Amino acid sequence: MYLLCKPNERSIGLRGRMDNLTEKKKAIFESTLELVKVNGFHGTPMSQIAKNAGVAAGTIYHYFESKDALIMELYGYILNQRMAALLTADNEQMEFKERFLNFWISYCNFYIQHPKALFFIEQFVNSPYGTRDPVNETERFQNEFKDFVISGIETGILKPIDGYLLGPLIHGSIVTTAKIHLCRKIELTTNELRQVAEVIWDGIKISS
Amino acid sequence: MYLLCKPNERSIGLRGRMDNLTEKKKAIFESTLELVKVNGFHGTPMSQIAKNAGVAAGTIYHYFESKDALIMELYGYILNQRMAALLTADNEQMEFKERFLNFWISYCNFYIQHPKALFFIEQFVNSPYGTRDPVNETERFQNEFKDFVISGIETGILKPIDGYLLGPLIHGSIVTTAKIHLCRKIELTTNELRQVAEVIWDGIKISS
Amino acid sequence: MYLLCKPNERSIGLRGRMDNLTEKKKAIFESTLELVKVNGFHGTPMSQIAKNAGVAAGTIYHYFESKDALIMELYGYILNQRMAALLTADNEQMEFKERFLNFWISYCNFYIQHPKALFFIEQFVNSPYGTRDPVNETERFQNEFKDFVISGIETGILKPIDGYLLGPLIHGSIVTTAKIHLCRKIELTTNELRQVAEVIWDGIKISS
Amino acid sequence: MYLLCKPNERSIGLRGRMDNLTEKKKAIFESTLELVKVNGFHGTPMSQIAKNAGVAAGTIYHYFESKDALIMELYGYILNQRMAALLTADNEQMEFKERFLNFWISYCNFYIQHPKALFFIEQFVNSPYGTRDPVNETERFQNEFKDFVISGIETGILKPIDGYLLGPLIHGSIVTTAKIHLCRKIELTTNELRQVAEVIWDGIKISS
DNA sequence: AATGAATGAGGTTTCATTCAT
DNA sequence: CATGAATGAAACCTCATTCAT
Repeated sequence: MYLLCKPNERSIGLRGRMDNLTEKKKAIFESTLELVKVNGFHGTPMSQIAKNAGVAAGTIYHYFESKDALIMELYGYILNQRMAALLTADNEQMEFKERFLNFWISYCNFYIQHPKALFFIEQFVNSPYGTRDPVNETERFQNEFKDFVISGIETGILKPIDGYLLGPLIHGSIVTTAKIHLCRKIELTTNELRQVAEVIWDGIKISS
Repeated sequence: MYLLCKPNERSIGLRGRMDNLTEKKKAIFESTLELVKVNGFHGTPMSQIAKNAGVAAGTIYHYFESKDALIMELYGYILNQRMAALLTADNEQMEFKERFLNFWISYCNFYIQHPKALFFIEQFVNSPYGTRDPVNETERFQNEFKDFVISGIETGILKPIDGYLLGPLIHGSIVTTAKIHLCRKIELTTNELRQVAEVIWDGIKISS
Repeated sequence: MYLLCKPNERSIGLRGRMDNLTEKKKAIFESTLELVKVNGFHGTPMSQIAKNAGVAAGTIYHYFESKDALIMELYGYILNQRMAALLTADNEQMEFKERFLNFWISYCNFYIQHPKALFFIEQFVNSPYGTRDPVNETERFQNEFKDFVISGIETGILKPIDGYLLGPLIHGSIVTTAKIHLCRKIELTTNELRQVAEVIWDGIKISS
Repeated sequence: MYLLCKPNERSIGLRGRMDNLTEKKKAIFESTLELVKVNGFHGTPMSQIAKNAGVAAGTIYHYFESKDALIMELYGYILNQRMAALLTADNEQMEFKERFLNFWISYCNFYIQHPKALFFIEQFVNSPYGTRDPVNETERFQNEFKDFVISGIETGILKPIDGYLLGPLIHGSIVTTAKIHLCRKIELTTNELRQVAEVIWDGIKISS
């Protein structure tokens, strides 16, 4: 069993695989990501995205129908990257608790290593764009995570909490922790991340 | 001891007291809040704010220097409202765990009862505005919350986690839960809110 | 009986009376009319219309929703002017043939005296805008003209031709004649206009 | 005597013979014709013309110097087609009136059978392109038609009207009638077309 | 204090045209 | 010959802000 669904099984809703991205499309994505982190969606004109990507303004419109479409596709692009990172880190052989902690830490590390992705996602889901997301961010997480959690509940390891609640709660803890690491001076070591993960674990596991 | 600081003690950084708000200023605030929830900052022009508030476009500029200033002041206005709600709910006489649960639930209820405030805050802190916030949102929470948490750690009730981490984690859990209630079909009763709060509690308390 | 309908009876479809036009709206209309004659719809950017009208580019958008809306309203504005001119010239007391000739000549004179209006109308009806005209130009003419023509047919003065055909045919002759006067060196005197009108008359009357 | 000039005698001004048109050039012409009818000159980008013609955007520029050149050449192409149709229909052996009626009806039928050509021509002559037409449309008609009309006047059959006026008037009646057939519900039979032509004839002939 | 017409900088987007392949 | 990605000037339009009333 995969902790996360395999891409070809449930990747419905992820627009565009990242494999066959042209160099130019990727440059536009990265340029946007960079600028949005600093200036936000509104503060980032297409002209600046173009210049920063090293292409002409009009070129963007060969690859994306509009600024909105660019933002939406970029969101899918980032989710794909995130899923790839998590699939790599996951290990079905691990014992449940260890697998959970490993998952939590990998997830958090992805955001720590891709701060622009984190800030983009957070801006996205908390803006009107978020409501247009075909599969909502938190719901998506919950989908990915559901099977794993359900098996935990069924085997009596986890508290019987509604999956619609448990997924987002865990995701929230990951995002919050990554943000603290990125915004504050506290630099969290992998060991400290593990401690935070264990706090969450203590919260959701059934106390023996 | 106050769980939250008393307004007149630490309200530095909150621009504008809410007591002597003119009717018109309040109307502008509420109009903005309403529109930003649906359309976001960018999608909400001043003209629309004005119309929705029943005033002329120019009038807004008697009360606020600019659109940015309006947004920033509105942020302070909302934080004041939130603080007032929490001060009312808090009860110094309660036993520690109960006081924590009560606090968590009250906080969550504030967001549930003021969805526009929740979405405004979340948009605000995840946008470039957020970085201009003199006292950052999560930090603010942590400030408000610090004394209470510290006493919990000192008396051996809570795990010795860095307050810079614990505050945001708890706040994150509250926000996430409120969002789920507001966005999803699951309607959480006070009882269910309590269960979520207890999950958090189980995470942060020292297991006996 | 009016040769043309009285404005308040059948003016449905005429968007906006011209009476209460602000000075600025009128300036925008006249500016557009002037520029469209020389450069066509496509060759006339809003910026030029604005400059030529002595207003800022944005000002146009207080009065018109879009460039298309401006063109459509301008069309209505011109039709109103034309109708006013024809109502003034018409005289119910005249004998049928004389009234027809008088009408034909007045109509032609309107175009000769308002060449910008003529070229605007001709461009309009022969462009995709034309199909959006709620009441088509030729149909409109036919409506205006119908009662008069019908009475001519009923009293045995005119050939029994379908009104859908007769109206446009006459209108076409008027437009063509006005264009020749405006584009070519032949300057047609009122007397010569009358001769052309009589050719048309000879065509449609029942030969005794 | 030809009613219309023979192509090789007076076809000066018609850019591009239609005989040796490559398949590709013809495809571009037809594609343009089709799109301009629906969207107008402005609403028809080169990219769309290319796609609709089944060629690449750049390919058009092997055949035409610019969009303007394409439009201008297409105009000549259509006029050639029209002339060919009229030459086929004309019959020098006919008696004058019959020949006129035959001509009028053939002309009208060409437009009815080639609605895209009609709308293109009408758009063309009523746009800034029209003024660039080396031989103006109405003037061209008058040239084609002149000899025939002059002989009619000289033999006392037609009223002595200036040819600059008579030609356009007749052409206007043809265009108007064809448009009514195409745009309105009245479907005119050949017989009815003949009736309209006779109205025109009654107008221009000398009444006995 | 209140208005809202007017401004114009600057945003998004289109599209005729070019050119390396 | 043919392609179509790339260009960038210029179009349309928005909207924060001002100011005469």
